[in-house]
Amino acid sequence: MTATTTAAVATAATRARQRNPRGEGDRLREEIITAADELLAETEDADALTLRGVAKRVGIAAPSMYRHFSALDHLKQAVVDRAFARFAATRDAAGQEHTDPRQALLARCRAYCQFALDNPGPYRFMFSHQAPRTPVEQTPDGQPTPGQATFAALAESIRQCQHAGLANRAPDPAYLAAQVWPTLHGLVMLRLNAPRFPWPASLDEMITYAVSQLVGLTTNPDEA
Amino acid sequence: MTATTTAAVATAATRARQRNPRGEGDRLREEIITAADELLAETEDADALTLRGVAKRVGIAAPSMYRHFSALDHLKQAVVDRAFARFAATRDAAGQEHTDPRQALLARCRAYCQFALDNPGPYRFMFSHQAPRTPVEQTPDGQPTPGQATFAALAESIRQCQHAGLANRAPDPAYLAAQVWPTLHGLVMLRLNAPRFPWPASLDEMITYAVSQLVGLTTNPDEA
DNA sequence: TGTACATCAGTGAACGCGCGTTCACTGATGTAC
DNA sequence: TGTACATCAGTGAACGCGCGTTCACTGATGTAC
Repeated sequence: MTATTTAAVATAATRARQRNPRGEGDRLREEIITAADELLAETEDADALTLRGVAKRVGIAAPSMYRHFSALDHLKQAVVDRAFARFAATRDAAGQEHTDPRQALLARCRAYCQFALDNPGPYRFMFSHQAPRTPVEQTPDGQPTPGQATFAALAESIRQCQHAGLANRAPDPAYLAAQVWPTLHGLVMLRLNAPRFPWPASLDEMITYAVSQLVGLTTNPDEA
Repeated sequence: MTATTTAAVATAATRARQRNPRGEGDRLREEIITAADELLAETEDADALTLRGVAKRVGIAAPSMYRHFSALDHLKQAVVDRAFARFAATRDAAGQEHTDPRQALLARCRAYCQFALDNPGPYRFMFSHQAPRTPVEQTPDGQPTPGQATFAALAESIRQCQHAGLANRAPDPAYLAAQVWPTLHGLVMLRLNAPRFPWPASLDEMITYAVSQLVGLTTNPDEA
């Protein structure tokens, strides 16, 4: 390969960039978040999310970041927020594919885990202590977070199972959701971080068992 | 304060050190692991485990590390191994305090979570993908790991509940242990990483519920 | 229609910092003769 | 009993690297007169 054209030098990592037209400088902000997201997805390591690393991937000088993010943490928060929106949409879509409340609940849970397996970098970062704020946590100003909505959706999915007489009524839906969520988190984190552990069954099988037991689903809906 | 004695200059972070006697250079190896352990406990951040940082805390020059650890990962592995030994001892001790198999199982599980809450830095690091090898994983050479022994101890604790007719017999103990462990991991990791989430109950209460449901304990042993 | 000017979207060079790693060394101490 | 020597337990200075952050700047473009 001969490098006759200088424009062709740009690689995927450092694209040739054209400055945005006047008044549309905010486009760069979106490009930066996208680049950070990709970096996190590829490296699976939140430590790779550096100001200079992201700038290089976008194809801008490092100081150009400061026009859009006054601190690295603000960029990280934006990355978490965007990833969480994708995550929530995936789960909601999966739940809505089923009319049977049990199937809907299990589909939600499977979608939760599948997202984590498919996006280990973003998932790990979202729920790590390195994230500026985990999406489910209360903000200092008391604003509702996107995570609270999806947590409520999980609780609602459980409530519908109870309402249809397909699950135990004993603990209330919010309590059960607070049990199911950590179980899914644990199952998926250990699959990601200890892949060489001799797991006795497939992840899907273990999700079905755990959720069924925790919520007290009446019969195994896999047979349906 | 007047600095009349130079020896008094040494702080907790950078102690005055006397070189080890001839033939006992290996003592430094233990000091290094201890310092790394303390650093991890205090900062709660595996990124603080740097060669220079540990050397500074021990009170030695950075290159002195190389006599004992040819790479930073070897030090990290030693830290994980030592922390895991403490962790396993804590759980075994907790389980042996009870004769009732249900109480013994629940005590083990509570001890698991309590260790994590008390040692967030080491716990997070042990089960993170940053650890050179998670203690429960198979080694490439097929050697048994300390984690396999404690996993087996959890399975045995469950088996005794089944044997005494206090738990469902259906899934075998190893399968149930592989369900209980990730649930505990998830419960405790989210408590650590999302402390501002509005948890509906105490951790102990949620452990009892989750383990009881997953293993199918016959009655609530908290009443005993 | 022409031109001066303000605004906008970025840049290039430089700063000090901590990092892992290398190299040649120092100085105490046990041991062989 | 004295001394030369080998070994051991470290050290000090230096390397190049990537990091976040700062500063004064450049050059294109819309707008007011």
